[in-house]
Amino acid sequence: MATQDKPDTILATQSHPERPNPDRPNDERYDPQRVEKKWFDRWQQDASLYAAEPDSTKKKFYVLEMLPYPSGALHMGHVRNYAIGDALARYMWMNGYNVLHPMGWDSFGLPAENAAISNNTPPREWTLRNIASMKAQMNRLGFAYDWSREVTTCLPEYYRWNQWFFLKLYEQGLAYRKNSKVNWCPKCATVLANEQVVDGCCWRHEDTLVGQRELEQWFVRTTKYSEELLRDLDKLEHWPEKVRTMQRNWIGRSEGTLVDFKLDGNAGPGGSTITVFTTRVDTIYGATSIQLAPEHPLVADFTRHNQPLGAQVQQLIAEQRRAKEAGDIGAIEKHGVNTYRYAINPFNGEKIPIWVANYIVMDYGTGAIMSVPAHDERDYDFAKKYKIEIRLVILPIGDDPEATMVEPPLPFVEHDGMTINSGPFSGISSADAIKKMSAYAEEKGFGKATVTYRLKDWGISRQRYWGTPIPMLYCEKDGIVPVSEKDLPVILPDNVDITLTGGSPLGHVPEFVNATCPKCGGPARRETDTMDTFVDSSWYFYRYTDAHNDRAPFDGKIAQYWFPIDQYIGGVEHAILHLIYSRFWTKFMRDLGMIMNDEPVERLFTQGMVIKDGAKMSKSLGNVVSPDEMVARYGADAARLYSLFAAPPDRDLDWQDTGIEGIHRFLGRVYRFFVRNAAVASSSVDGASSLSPEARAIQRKMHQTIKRVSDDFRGRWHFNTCISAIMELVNVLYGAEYAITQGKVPATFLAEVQRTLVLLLAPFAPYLAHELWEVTGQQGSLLKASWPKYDAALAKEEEIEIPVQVNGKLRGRVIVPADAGEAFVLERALADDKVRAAIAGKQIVKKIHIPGKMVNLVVK
RNA sequence: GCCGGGAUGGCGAAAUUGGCAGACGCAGCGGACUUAAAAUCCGCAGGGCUCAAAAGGCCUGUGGGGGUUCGAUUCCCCCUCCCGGCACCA
Repeated sequence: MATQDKPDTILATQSHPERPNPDRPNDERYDPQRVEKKWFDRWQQDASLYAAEPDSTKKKFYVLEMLPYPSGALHMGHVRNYAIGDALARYMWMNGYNVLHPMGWDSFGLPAENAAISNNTPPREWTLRNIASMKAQMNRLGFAYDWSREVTTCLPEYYRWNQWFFLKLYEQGLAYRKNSKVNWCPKCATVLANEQVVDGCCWRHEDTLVGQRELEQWFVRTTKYSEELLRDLDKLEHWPEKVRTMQRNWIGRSEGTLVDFKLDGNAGPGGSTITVFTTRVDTIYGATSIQLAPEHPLVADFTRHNQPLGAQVQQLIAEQRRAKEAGDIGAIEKHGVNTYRYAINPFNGEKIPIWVANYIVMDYGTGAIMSVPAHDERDYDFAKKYKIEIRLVILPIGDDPEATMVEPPLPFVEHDGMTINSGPFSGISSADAIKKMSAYAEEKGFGKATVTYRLKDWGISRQRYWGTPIPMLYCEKDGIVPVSEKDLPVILPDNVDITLTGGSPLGHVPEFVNATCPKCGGPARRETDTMDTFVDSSWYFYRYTDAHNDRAPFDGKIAQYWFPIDQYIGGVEHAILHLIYSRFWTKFMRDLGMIMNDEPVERLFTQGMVIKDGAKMSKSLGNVVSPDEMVARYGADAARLYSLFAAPPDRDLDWQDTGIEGIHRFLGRVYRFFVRNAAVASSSVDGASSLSPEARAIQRKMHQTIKRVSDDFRGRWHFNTCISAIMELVNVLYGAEYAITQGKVPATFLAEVQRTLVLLLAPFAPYLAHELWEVTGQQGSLLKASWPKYDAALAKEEEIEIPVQVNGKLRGRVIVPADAGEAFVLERALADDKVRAAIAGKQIVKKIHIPGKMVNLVVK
């Protein structure tokens, strides 16, 4: 602990035998409901309180919390998330920034449909009702949102721009149709979302296995930006390393080589070559088989006239799918079937057998590999099982190349070996071989160096009702035709029976489906799928900057003023999907010329979960803490303050009911101090130019507290220690209360301390802070009050305590003037009784003095 | 398997650049006020040993083991466990 944090010696040594003073009543109870109701009413009446407008004379600050899904009620995770954002917004306001702090609703999605089915309530009604009640909860909690910019994604004023963007994507060739698999419940005869598939079965028919169906669906070409999405992660230095790593893994860049193996014998419709992707082309002379994914197109050629082989392949496919659904794809045993067909290794002309194996997946690389058992663990297991040749072509390089070029234990998978048995490429390093062999393949026309990504294009079609209609038409004559921009929005109809079976719910609404082709004027059929809700959240934060624009999603110039988002705050569960789609959308809008920035979010903060009794809050565990109940019992300030105090914001917070009681007590303590000393602070007896020692001690503590709270806001966001620091200041004030009643603390100074305390508390506990601001006779909103200034000279201690160690062990402490020189400190240290005892009879070999920190005497 | 984050009193945690480990709070204990309780206020408090008791003194302590240093919760090496993400990725 730093010396400046020591309780002041003057206050600590002062004893107060007469306390508590019976003259001072202690029943000025803090009633949060009364205080909060008063300010709630005032804030509700002033809609412009938190309104933001671009202002070129002020530095802007865009602080944003991830918008919630309107499930019906806030949970503690929301409260924590918004308490962090709100504290930051208020702090920035007080520091003179032009703050944008909006809120909205991610209000399309499946739960509304589920609720519609179980409660017989239309999704729209259910959703809007939830929004109303959650908005009321947010207001009760006192969050400072600019509601004039509220965005509700399920309303046409918003989703029409989803449709507009979709047309732009289509124009740019970034939206396209392709066959893709969907979950299909045979009993419902309808498509299921992934969330509706439980243990491989339908959520409503627990005994019915969900099947797969091929459907034509819309895709967005996110892969156009694979490289940029990866590269720009390096620019996001204010993002958590964890999130950047997760995105890097998700994008999954991998450098390798494509090599064509010619098929030996007759070619079918699947073609005459097998292209494999490998990161280890240096091992190609060790390839002893080709392995295809069961769904590889060539496999169909091989099985067309070979029923038994076809049946075996079907089994492999079924296995893969089951394993994937169980989420344990690595656990299935490697096996496969020999097709008794052969391919020719273009490097050495060798004929090697083609197998179909269950460990090859179609959606990575090319769905075909060259199998090199000597240098790949999986290939090794497979070759062992089926007695396929294992041929060593890489040797390890040891410290002494001559002596250590011995056969390694197999499989030898290191990347830093040297080639052998590799024709003209023998005797060079793996890295060198990869370069030379890729170049050779390219020169000869049977391969090339390439880069593959794990990131795939984004399938956005949902066969669901409650989402943005995809603005496309199918005309018998003109084929796929986009809806004209002037015909937007394509309105999502109400009163759709979503319990009907077979395909998308909108398909059962003739007045929706039947339309006119804008090209030929003939009849056309509307697309009945809706968009993934991640489309809604990919660009919503741009809409906040210009929320009522009815000619464009937003005005680029206005967005330019506010962007990038200075601080984005949300749960880590959105680290991948939402945050990649948002980054993609920003790059897409930039290339459309709508905005200038490459990245939407400058700083990202992912807060921890709120847990209780060691587990995530959930109804089934019965450990849910309701924000409403906490607000009713202790007030909004206490609920907010506790969620900031109990743990640093990036860590999980273990909710303890007794903890919030402690916060409630603290707020009461602050309140009582103000009420009790209101008369003193407002009296005008003083004008003393120098403060009494007691007042000086308070002043020091006050400035030390300003520094600690400000530093933690700017730097680490450890609000828990901000609040601890404020508590310490309050404790010091309580310790000084006797001195205050004795008139040793000038009234003007006491008033200054009180104002400072209110300002420090304002970002965390706005209700109480506003009440006390008024109690101390101040006017106006605290958002317009200036954050207190730290004065280093006033914070400085006059005397400090220096610990004295002997051989690194604490033996004594000496009190010296803060600016004492080394000679003086050492002299005092050596004069200390305990230190003298510890060094008696020994020889001092070294004296270490760290100014202001400590003394260490090394003795022998 | 790979990547990221953790492990500190009975509990949540603090120690910001290598410098007094446990600030602040909860729970606990003692006291004041009270007929009593609640509320409030003051104080004690890592563990162990010593001492009749208190004061004091001594030893020990940040998941485990090693290292660097006058000095390590902090830096380096090895290991264990917990949480999160990705994964037959070729």
